[in-house]
Parts: sequence; structure tokens; C-alpha cells
Amino acid sequence: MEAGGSAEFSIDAVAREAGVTRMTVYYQFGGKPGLLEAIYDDIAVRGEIGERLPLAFQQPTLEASIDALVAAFAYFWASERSIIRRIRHIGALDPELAQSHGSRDQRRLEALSAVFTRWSTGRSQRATARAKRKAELIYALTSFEVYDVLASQGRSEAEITKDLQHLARAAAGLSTG
Amino acid sequence: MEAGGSAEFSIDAVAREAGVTRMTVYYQFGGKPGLLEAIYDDIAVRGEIGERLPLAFQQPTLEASIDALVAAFAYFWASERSIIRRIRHIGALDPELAQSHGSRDQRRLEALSAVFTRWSTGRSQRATARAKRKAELIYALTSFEVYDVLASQGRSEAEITKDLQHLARAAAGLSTG
DNA sequence: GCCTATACTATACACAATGTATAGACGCAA
DNA sequence: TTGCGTCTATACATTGTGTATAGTATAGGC
Repeated sequence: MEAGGSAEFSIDAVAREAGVTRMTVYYQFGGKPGLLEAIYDDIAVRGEIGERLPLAFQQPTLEASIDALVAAFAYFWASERSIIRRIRHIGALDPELAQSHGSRDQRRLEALSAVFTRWSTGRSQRATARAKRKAELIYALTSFEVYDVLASQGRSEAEITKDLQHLARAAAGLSTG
Repeated sequence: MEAGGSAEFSIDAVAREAGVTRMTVYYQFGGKPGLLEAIYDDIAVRGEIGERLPLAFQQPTLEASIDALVAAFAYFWASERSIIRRIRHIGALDPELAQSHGSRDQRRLEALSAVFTRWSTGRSQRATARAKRKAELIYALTSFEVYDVLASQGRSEAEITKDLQHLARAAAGLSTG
């Protein structure tokens, strides 16, 4: 019953839906990991994360940057929520995929850290550590998992974005607007 | 390669490790869903969630209740983090398991809601809606997924608990301590 | 026209994992 | 002793992955 387990993400099912042979999928993507990677890449493009993230850097204040970051990721996760969820769950169980997903998330964390270092006040070790801690908290708040949990309760993307911006600003130690 | 996929959670592997036949596992647990349910139940008992949750209700203030709730769940998730993660990922991909995990989470949300209604000031619709929204946010913050994301960054249980209490109080609209 | 690379198909096989069926062994308690 | 609950042994059907291999179709360069 790995049919139910993989939840229609079997290579056979994908091939059938695409109107091609299973062998074609192997030819094009090498296997399941490659296939899921390709799907994820496609979602990333359509989720406009590449366009929206740079905008967060150009905001005039840290608060505006945080709001833009949260909104960009919320839009991204919302774009193909159920597919992203499935890919992440499958990826977490497959060592090969877990690695590449891990490096994706790592890049996300680095992007967030870059924002914080930009507005970081001091250069002391404590200031750096504080910035790192804040970035990690915002990273957690902008993770797919958090978005998914909130969306599962019937909240709209707009509501979730607003709540997460509220929390992210709190994490950054700012006023709660 | 569902061997790698199931990541040593195959019935065969479990049976071998337990020094028992595969058939015995089927006899005792019915199949994979039943097995994972039993494991989850066992973790819940050892995670002392049954003892710690009621304590949260007995706190003198909402703030203390929230702190106790966050601490109770952090302790629970930390108790068997890697196993819980695997079970939840597998469960999310299996319709049969997804349902029972969903009802577990539902009970968690109800427990949180109960805390908020206890301290809810008004009885108006808006007050009720506000309490519900807060409970849902705290629910998200106390989810395993959030804990796991933070723990993946090398944070200790104590650090995570502290940060999440900070965020949870912010979500409740209290002072950030 | 010919050749070649690319994309895809058709079969076939080995392997792992789930799940079902069935018959039997073992111990223990009424 | 008889019956029941627990567990084993064996066999089988099914589904999914992954690999190998031979073959088809088509478009582009020569």
C-alpha cells in the first residue's frame, strides 16, 4: 500500500497523468528525487519568490523588510500548498531529497540573515549573536510548516500574513504595530 | 528504494529489531498505521504530556498558563524528536494516519482554546473570535513543526522554550517580558 | 538522401515492502 | 485435556522502484 503512502506521487501515476511512459520520466528526471526537485523548482519560479525576495531588501526600514519577507513567503507557500506539503513530507523521509531540501532552506536562512546584518546596529559578538537568533526565529516563522499549520485552520493567506508579520516583528523586538 | 524512503520504519525492520516475526507485528498492531499509532501513544505517555498539560490550567495568570503550555509541549516534542518527526511525515502521507493525527492535533487545539476561554474577558462575538484566533496562533507556535525547525538550528530545548514563550505572549497580545 | 542525436516507447527483470491467507507450534489456565 | 491467546512459518498477490536493453520517430546538419 505504498500507493496510498506516496499519495498519487508514484512515478507511475505521474507518468500516466502526463500521458507518457514511466521510462520517459526516468529518462527526463533520473528518478523520483530528480522529479520532485524539478517540480519544486517549477513551483519556486511560479511562486515568484525570485522576484519578491529582492524587494524585501530594498525596503526603507527593518520593519518593512520583515513585512515584505513574510508576505513573499506566504505568497509562495500559498501558491501550491498541497503539492509543496507532499513534496516536503516525501523529501523529509528520503535521505537524498532531505539534503537538497536542506540546502534550499539554508539559502532561505542566509537571505534572512542578510537582511538582519544590514540593519544590525553593533559589530560586537553579542550583537551578531542577537541578529543570528532573530534571523533564526523569523526563519522558523516564515517556514512552510508554520504557514501550513495556520492555513489548515481555514485562515486565508491575508490573515496568516498579517498574524505572522505581527509575530515576526515581535521576534525582532520591535513594536507590535 | 522504499527502504530508504521509509527510513528504517519498515515493518520488517521493526520486527527484526524487536526480535520477532513480521507476522507478529501484523497480529499485534494490524498493520503499519496501527503500529505507528501505538508508538505515538507510547511517546505521549513517556513525554508526560498528560501530567504537564493540566498544570497549565492551574496557573494563576494567563501569562503563566501560556508559559506552562509552551514548556509542556517543548518537553514533549524534545523527548523523542526524530521519531516524532518521522511518524508525522509518514502520517501526513498516509490518509489513514493523517486522520488520526488530525484528531490528536484537534484535541491539542481544544485544550489551548479552553485556556483562553477561561481568561476571556468578554462574551461578545468579537471577544470569542479574538480568543479563537489567539488560540490558533499559540497552537501553531506549539506545534511540533515549529519546534523541529528551531531545534534543527542547534538550539537547545531551553532556548527554544524561552523564545516560543516570548512569541506566544506576543501572540496573546501581552507584554513581551 | 543519409546520418546522428534526441526524445520517447516497449518489455523484461530484480528487488523491496505491504498485506492476506492458512496451518501449525507452544504455553497456560479453566 | 481441551481450548484460547500468542506467536511462527510459509506462501502468495500486489504495488512501487530502479535498471537494462532494444527499438521507433523525428528533426537538423552534412
